Amino acid sequence: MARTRSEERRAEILRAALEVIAERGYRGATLGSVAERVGLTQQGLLHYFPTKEALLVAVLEERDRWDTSGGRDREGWRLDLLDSLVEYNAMRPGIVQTFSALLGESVTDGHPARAFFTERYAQVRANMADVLRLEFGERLPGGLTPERAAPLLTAVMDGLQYQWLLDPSSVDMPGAFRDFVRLLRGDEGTQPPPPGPRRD
Amino acid sequence: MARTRSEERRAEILRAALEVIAERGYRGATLGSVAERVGLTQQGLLHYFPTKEALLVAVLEERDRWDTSGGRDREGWRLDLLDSLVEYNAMRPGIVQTFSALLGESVTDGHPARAFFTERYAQVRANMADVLRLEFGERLPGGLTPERAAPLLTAVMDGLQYQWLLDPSSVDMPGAFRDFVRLLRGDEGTQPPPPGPRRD
DNA sequence: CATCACCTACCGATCTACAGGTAGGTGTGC
DNA sequence: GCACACCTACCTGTAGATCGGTAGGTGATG
Repeated sequence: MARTRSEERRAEILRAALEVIAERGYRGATLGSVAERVGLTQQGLLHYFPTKEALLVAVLEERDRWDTSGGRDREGWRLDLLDSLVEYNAMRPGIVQTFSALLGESVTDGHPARAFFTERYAQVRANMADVLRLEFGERLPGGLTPERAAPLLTAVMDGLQYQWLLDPSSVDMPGAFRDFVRLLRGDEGTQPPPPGPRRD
Repeated sequence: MARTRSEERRAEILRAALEVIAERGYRGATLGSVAERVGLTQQGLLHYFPTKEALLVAVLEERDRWDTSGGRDREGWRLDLLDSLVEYNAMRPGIVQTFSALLGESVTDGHPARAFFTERYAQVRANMADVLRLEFGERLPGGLTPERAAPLLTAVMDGLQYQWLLDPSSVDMPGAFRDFVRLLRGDEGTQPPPPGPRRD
């Protein structure tokens, strides 16, 4: 039972860390403020995670575990799952904000999350290429291949997140994402796009 | 002459600040390290910019001045200018890194650059819509309007920058950007895309 | 032309505030 | 009685900012 309690604590701490990082980034986050949020002292926190960096790594690993298991069954995503992922994200600004802040920081020198993101993006691009191939085959509009389109798909998701975080009221993230998918689909049509699920 | 010297100093400081922010972000940057780079003490630096935040604001304002004058003549950009902007950026990782780092930080609470970016993106989207309308008229592939496509264009530029900064060798930023433009153009063709300028 | 008032461009010392991390406990449950 | 889950006390480093100078220049005035 104590062990369970301990694991609970760790989970609480990770959740709190996620929040604090969302609010202030990794560099701006302090162990003290994370600890406070779960009713510990800073040193009590260090009992669970020996350094600040270890805490960050744990947060990243959890994220990895999450979206390796969550939507990505066995053999990758499908496009409509991506779609619902974006909608899911749109309801969880906290998580989006955490990872957008971390991504931004990670491009600076010697940032502890840099390797994580570098590897992650290589993998995400590969996944995206698979998704696209599954959905559209080898040839996409503009003469693109799945491999050429994958970085674009990835970029759109990230870029939209920043715009949305900065000003949620002026960017309809899921809608915009569907717009992009429509481009990929190559609907040449001029018909007004079908109303997506809950577009308001 | 003394006045000129002073303005030179300020310019030097801004350049140094840009570098340091690229390397460590705003929160990670210290006045001391900026000062050192121009042969001043931290206190000497504060003579020119009274607070750290004032220094950041000056950096942002300079950027604003730069890209309000640089490529955006009279009545906005054209698409091929955007294209060369992306190529220009690809040769200046420092600047890209500075603003990518700042964008990431800016989504955190109370960040001093937040208002700047929020306003800036609204403006950028409007500009992009103009560019698209000028180039493609009212109807784009997928039934999109210029206003609907503008956030996507913006998102692609930013998103690609992050991928490129994390791993320049595996992302051809200008090439990928041209790929996206090809999507917008709606080339339904399967012909291999024309070799863009210096794609290797 | 000399002097006095004032400004600019800094630097040294120092203050305050945290931040991350260590060492060595104490209490509680098994 | 010992392992685990914490805490108190403390150290060290660093960051931004203030204070009070100093050295050099400029400009007006007697």
